Amino acid sequence: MGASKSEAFTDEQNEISILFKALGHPARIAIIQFILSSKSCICGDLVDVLPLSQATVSQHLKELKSANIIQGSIEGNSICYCLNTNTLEKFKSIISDFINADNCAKNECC
Amino acid sequence: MGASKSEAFTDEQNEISILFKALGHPARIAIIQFILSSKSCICGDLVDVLPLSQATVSQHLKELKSANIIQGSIEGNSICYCLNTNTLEKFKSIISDFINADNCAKNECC
DNA sequence: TTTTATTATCGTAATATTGCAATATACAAA
DNA sequence: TTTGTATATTGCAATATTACGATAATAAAA
Repeated sequence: MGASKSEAFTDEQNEISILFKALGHPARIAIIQFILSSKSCICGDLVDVLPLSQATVSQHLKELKSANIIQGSIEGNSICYCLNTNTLEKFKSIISDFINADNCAKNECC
Repeated sequence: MGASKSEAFTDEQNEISILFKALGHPARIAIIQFILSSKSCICGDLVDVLPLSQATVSQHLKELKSANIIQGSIEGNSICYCLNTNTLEKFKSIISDFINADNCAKNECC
């Protein structure tokens, strides 16, 4: 054993966890921060800025892309990556649901 | 190689990614949802509800606890787990920062 | 104290993730 | 077409995560 038993959970639980997992690595947080802070958002810059090889950066970008957290469009012989606002809003809504449904205070159990 | 190069990133990047990573598993999302939906929040119920062994559930609870997403207090010979509202608010603030700083529209690059 | 009930930890096997060199691919310019 | 530049993919080694049975630890009840 060792594989995540994803088939034993609901689609919603899997989808939410995939979103969070995609941001569960410091390199991918650094990528998000760099995209936010830079005026352009071309991958070449990332390779210069991050302490990782070009192959590894490309792999992290792929993971962010497959979770729909970033999206890219071709620009000449480089790729422009930007954040996907819809996915960020989904994060916000998931967290808000958690906060709104929080029942700790009314149970006085912690 | 294969270890995450966490020493190569900032403390903030590591801290944020640890938070997200903790929610990056369907079982841990299921635990959060169950705590939110139940009137009490005792671990014993979780073992009955989740498709995982007691040992595995305990391990997931430990991870959520070490990320400060849940907190527990002893209640007889069981433990009462509740969400940590401060950490949830931290999530919300991180996501809000991402959304507020989003520069995609003004760059018109995607 | 002994028993019962509940959660935590240990040890181990299986799978997943991370990172990078090497290579492939794509496109623009000469 | 060839060359230069940039990103993606492949293959592999090292580390991390996941899961669970067995066992330990803790505390209430008998």
